Amino acid sequence: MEKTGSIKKLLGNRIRELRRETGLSQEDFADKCGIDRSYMSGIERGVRNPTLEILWAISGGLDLDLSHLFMFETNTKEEIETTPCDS
Amino acid sequence: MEKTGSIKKLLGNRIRELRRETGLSQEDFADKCGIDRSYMSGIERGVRNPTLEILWAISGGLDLDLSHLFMFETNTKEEIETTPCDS
DNA sequence: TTGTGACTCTTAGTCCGTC
DNA sequence: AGACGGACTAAGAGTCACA
Repeated sequence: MEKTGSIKKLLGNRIRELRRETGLSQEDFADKCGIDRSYMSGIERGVRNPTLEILWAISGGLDLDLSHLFMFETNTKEEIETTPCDS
Repeated sequence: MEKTGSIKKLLGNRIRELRRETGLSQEDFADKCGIDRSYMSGIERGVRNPTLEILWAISGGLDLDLSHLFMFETNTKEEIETTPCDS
């Protein structure tokens, strides 16, 4: 529980996870998003509080819709692509 | 097109739309989210660039998951509650 | 009931490093 | 390859009076 205790950590972990799926290093990924590497490090560690435009840049770097960044509960990629609706 | 031209306006419009569905005034809604009315006004108009924690507070005020704030293409509420999966 | 400009204070965000 | 710090500039947080 206490997942609402740190939305920053929650998002940071999700971003890190998604970045690793791309195979990029933190630095290369930050560069692709157009933001500073040390700042990206802080975001992934959950110590930064990024703005909407930064989040937008990150979602762009991941080639994902912004809403997908915030799907913490699921495995994201799998859930998006399989859409398990048949029960 | 050019929807990526202003993510702030896009989100602001979505928040305003979602707030109006709740029947709350800007002031009452801002109060529920724990932020200032004039600040909320700026967000809805797309002139502010809110941080993750502000967005988190807004999603809480709407009783929605953060990811739902960013579902711009759909009618949101309807899509969420009916989950049209059978086809 | 909301938009808006102006304002102070804090922090987002960059750039330089070291470990 | 990534954590982490210092110093810095730009911009957001938060509030007010007034349209």
